[in-house]
Amino acid sequence: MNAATLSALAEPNRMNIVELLRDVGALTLGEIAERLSLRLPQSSKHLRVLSDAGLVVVDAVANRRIFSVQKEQFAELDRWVQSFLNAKEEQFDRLDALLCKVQEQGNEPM
Amino acid sequence: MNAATLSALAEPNRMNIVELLRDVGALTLGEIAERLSLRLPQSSKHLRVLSDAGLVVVDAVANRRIFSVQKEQFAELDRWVQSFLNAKEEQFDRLDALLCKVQEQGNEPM
DNA sequence: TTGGAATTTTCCTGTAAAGGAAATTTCTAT
DNA sequence: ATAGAAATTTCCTTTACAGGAAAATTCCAA
Repeated sequence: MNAATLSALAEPNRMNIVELLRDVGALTLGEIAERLSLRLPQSSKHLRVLSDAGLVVVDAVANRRIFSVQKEQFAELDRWVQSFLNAKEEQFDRLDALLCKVQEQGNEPM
Repeated sequence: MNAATLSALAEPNRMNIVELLRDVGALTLGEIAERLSLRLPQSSKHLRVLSDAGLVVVDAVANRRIFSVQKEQFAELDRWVQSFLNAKEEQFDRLDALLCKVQEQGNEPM
């Protein structure tokens, strides 16, 4: 997984943007800015970051830019996140090893 | 989903740390620093961020701090990411609406 | 071709955060 | 009690980036 994808999503306004697009489908920049009470320049910059990260796609129709979520990028992110769920046993499997080592060293004086 | 979780993972070194813990199980701070060629203070700070975000758990054994991945937080992240996969149709479902609207307005002159 | 709407770019400023280095704390063993 | 390992804290510097404001594009309609 690349850091750009994660950091794009880590910014609160951008998180709101992708959630909005997820919920209502596709929107123009102006609609996004209005619904989230953001200014246009900031919205434009945020959308640029999101599209650079491949998280949204743009469709240019005349003056307008229509944005929507790009599922494939979320699918890739999902694979990465899931790799942590399928990981080996839970914590402390290493704690045993440490405790064994301590015992081996011999620690009679308590 | 909270921004802290995402921004914790967005930093390259921290991403390496959680991947390391995912792959080998649990490690002490010193082991993490050594395996990733990081300095101890930086490693300590990064692990603090990760544990504040609930992505790793710490187990204090004497001098040592043993870290391991906290699956539940990744599970929660996974639920959020998946909500984008289950979202409505793909892009451009809104484009249709726009085109219809344009038609309604009547645009004979081409 | 002039006007206006939609979007982007530029420039500036403030702030959050990461890395380096040194000092400090915490715990163990002798 | 002291030395030494493991980890943390502090302070400093630098950099990345988000927001504000104004100017500049881009495109369509009359």
